[in-house]
Amino acid sequence: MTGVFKALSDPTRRHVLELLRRGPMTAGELADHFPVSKPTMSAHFAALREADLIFAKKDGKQVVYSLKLSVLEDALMGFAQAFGLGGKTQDAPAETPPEPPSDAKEALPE
Amino acid sequence: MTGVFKALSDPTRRHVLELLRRGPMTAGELADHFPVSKPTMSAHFAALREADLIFAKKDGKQVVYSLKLSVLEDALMGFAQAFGLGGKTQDAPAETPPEPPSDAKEALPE
DNA sequence: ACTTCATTTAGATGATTAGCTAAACGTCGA
DNA sequence: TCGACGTTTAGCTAATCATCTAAATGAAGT
Repeated sequence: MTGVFKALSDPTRRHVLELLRRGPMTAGELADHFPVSKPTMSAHFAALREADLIFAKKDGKQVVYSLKLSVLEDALMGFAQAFGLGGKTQDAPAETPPEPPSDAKEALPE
Repeated sequence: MTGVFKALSDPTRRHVLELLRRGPMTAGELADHFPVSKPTMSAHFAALREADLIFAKKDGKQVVYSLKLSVLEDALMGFAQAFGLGGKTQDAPAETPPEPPSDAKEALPE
């Protein structure tokens, strides 16, 4: 979860995801959209790969990246729903906020 | 937008938001839930304030923090909807992805 | 085999981040 | 005004991050 949000915290990476929404693209095509060096883009791709938000497939000389929409959805929607956001599966209009999990000096998930 | 995702990229800060979901809490109460120093917590509060995700109200000796749910919703849902996620306002099942805004060396929002 | 094109790795730098302790600040109540 | 309490600021450290240039890798094409 932290990995996803960290990946999303960079504008360049968010933009890459948006480009990928239209379909798979090669690393070079993607890089052409940004005023940074290829190695820098490669690092951004790596961050997105590590967050499992994209996946890479080698095709001859090129590397084709594709969006993993389901992972994005799980992270975003999962978190949103914990707050009763997101339209669908909201568990309560939150006037009486959902069962407070007993906590004190609790462990951090992740 | 970047600010929100950056704020969300830290587990401690996400946890603070979740605690705040149940209602306003003082900085001290919140801090009691985490094994870090008060100054460190204060920095986390500042990050959340800067992202406009919480708001602070002084009440005598204490500072009471409240969640700004609407800001969280706008950021999360706004981004999700750009991908056709989120149940409600999806604009297309995305077989033919939405109008690609003509771009090349485009400016990064934020 | 050599060249060329696409991408990644190596290695460096400056900025930012999360964490700490210790000190300062601000607001109450006595 | 003083002391106590809760919070923030100062100043530090170690780690991570975004970026660069230069070089290495890998796969075609000739």
